[in-house]
Amino acid sequence: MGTTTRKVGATFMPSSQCTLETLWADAGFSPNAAQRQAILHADGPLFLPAGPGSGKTRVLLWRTLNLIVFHGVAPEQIYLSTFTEKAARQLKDGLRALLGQVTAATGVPYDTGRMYVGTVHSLCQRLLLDRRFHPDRDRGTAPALLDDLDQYLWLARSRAWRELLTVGGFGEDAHAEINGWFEDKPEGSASKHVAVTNCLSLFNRLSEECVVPVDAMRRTDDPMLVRLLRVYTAYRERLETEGATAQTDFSLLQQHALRLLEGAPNAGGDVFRHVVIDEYQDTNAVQERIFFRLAAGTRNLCVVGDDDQALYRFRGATVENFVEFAPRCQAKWGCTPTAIPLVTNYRSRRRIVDFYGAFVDRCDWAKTPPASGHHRVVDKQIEAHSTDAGPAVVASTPGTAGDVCAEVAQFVQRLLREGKVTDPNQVAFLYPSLKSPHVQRQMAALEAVGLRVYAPRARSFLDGDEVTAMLGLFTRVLGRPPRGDFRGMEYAGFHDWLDRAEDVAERLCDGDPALAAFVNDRRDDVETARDDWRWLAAVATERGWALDAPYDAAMMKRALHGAAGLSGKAKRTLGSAYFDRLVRERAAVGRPYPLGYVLKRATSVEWSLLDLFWRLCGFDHFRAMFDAAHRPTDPDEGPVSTLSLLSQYVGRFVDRRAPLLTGELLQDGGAGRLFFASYCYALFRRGEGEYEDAEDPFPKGRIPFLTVHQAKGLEFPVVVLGNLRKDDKGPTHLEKTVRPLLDRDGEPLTRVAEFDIMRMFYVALSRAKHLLVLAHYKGAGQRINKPFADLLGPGTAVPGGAVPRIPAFDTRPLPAAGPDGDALPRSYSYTADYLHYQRCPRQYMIFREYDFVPSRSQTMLFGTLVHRTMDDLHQWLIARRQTP
DNA sequence: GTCGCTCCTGGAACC
DNA sequence: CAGGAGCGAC
Repeated sequence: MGTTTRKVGATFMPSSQCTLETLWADAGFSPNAAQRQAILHADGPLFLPAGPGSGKTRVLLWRTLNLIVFHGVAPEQIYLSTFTEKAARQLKDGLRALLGQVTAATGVPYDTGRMYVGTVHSLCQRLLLDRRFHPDRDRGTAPALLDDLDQYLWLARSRAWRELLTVGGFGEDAHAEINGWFEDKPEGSASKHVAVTNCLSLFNRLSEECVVPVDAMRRTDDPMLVRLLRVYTAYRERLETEGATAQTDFSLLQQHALRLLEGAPNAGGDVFRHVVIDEYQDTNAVQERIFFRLAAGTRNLCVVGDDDQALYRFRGATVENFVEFAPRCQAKWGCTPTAIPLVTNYRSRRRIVDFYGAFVDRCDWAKTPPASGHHRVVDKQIEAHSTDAGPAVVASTPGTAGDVCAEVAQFVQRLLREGKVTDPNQVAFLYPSLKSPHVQRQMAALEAVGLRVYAPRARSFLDGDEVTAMLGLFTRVLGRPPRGDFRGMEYAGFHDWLDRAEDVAERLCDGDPALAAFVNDRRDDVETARDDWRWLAAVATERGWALDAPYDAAMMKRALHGAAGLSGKAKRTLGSAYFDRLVRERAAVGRPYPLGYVLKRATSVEWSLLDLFWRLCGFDHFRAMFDAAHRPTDPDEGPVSTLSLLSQYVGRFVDRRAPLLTGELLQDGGAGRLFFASYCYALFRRGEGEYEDAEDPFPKGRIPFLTVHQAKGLEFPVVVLGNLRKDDKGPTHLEKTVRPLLDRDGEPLTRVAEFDIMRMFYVALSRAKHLLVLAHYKGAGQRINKPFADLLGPGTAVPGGAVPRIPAFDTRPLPAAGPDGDALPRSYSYTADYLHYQRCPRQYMIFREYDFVPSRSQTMLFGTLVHRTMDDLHQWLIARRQTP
């Protein structure tokens, strides 16, 4: 028995019995030798090349736990960065759960809330605010962060854009000139949208590469590039200085953090005792500098990654950061990192591992002489943990597009029928790009055999039925912007979409009188607010009161209150005792409300667009979607997932652009213009469909279609690689442009595209757990990449024998996929989850399961409205369930 | 071997 | 909208 005991709850537990070994046993984890070594390694740089399915997340989890619990490292002394929010959340939840167990056993509490676990970007934001890096431990200030849509809108604003172009010496034909340069043509597209997009891709790349514009100008003799560098400089200055607070974009955010670290004397010291970076193959130049800086004091820099899965060159990632990690440590610190390859694949059946191993060997990774070595970490031979050597890779019969799609669709249907997968969402279709025509054809083929698909990115997000219906109803309330006749094709296409949305909404209202009445009422609200503003503004004008002058209740209230035509609602707001008190309080502290604010307040509609969204969800058309998601047999979560995505878009608009629908904003259809002509049009042009950070992005009842990039870090029981072709077009224009501006050499430009294609397919192939299906197109105009042709062709040595074709494939030995996917259990926080659940189980379910954005303004300002809606829905679903 | 027909590609994401 | 490659027909 142990010598010390602590009281924990009602039990007594000897703390000496809490060791890594006992914790592993409790968690059902038995690490292999390499994993154990990586977990236990404490000090000095550590290099962990980790193949697919190697359990690296577990290793990171346990390594961190080991440092905290057994090496006395405080949670806030650990910097742990991952690639996505989802991965970060997994790590955080996992750590919280495990440390909770330790606390239960030993009574020692751990505060994981202060740990630096997150994406590089989120951690950069935290660094900027961290008192430890500021003199006198002040709280720093971080510039406001523009997300990529904001960044686009910011740059595309007419005046700003024109002024920036002037800096580069561009005139009337600026767009054609700029686009021509990007597209390597004498005359490019005249579209402003294209020009803005092109410039942003250049600017962001320059930022990621830490390019200093004046240095770059010296290195190039391309006059266009010099001019664009000037625009870039002006862009950065303007971001920092325009407006009340400094702003920044994703790429520049990292430079802010780096600058802070390089200026803070203690940053390279002991603020962080351990710096751990996951997905290191996808880090870029700024990030590398940040990480080496953070770890400079202790040299406890641990990098984990897989060079074969490097996917993000286009955004400045350099896989050499990882492959050349040892020489860089040598150069910077004069020491060599400990290297521990994690090569056992616990994910995939043996023949899948063999197949992608053979695939990656179809490329010559040796450096061009006289250089020696490889563009790849070569001493990691991936081994399958699975001993199941049954056939696990299957290809379609080589054939025309139609034949292949039909064969694959029937095969998927067969897998479902035979119970090899329990839900369609266990079969993922992966493509290099979802814009390929193969995608539409394959979706049609699946639908033809009665299967449903989920692919929000395949076409413009706005085209989805659920989205069209919802936003169509929005047009009825807000009014739609008029179809202008001066813009190009895309603008016309957008208005065609608006037409469709209006039609759909009209039909819905015709079929549902309650909905029609509700929509009309909201429209009345809008009109009332608009008119109220007009009456009040007229009073102000008449009396000569400026809108930015302080509100003087004694002088102004009576006149405003008496404005002709003013609605009762506005009168009540102006006259309320509560409002009077607010006004007095603000005046008392010397910050009186301006008159304009008071008018806005008095004329605001009582709901936000998000509230509108939620209320509309309560009507039959949308309720049916919630119902479909929860019916016991053949559930379909597709529409609900799309609605959830839409709630996030609407939420973002409300947050950033229109928290309140004020009477002022509603003048002349202004709100409709802002929401549709500005926000939705930007989504439309950009073909947006991001924000898929949902906890479970793959709705039940649907077959997911993903890009390989989206599939990074995920695994599926069955993976269909829907296209074995990706053309090598050589390095992109941007690649060729940026390369001479950099200090490093990097992979040879002639081979960059080839390497990237190999890596992209490698990621795709290694996502499969039980079965990998390859769509083999053949025929006029059809092609598959050489490495695939080699492996699928006759007489080629894939270990285990030739790849079978679908008609000859025996599914009997194929293991059945279990009902759930993710291994790491999620832990729930008491406040966010339990209390929420107690308040309303139904609401909780929707917010938590589908990541809907709750309506904050509503819950804050107007109490129970949303809750009531959700409650109605809940009651209705219960009633529905009871009547079969 | 080579002509003409056919069909595909022309990315992606960090909050 | 253009360039490229596989394929079948010759």
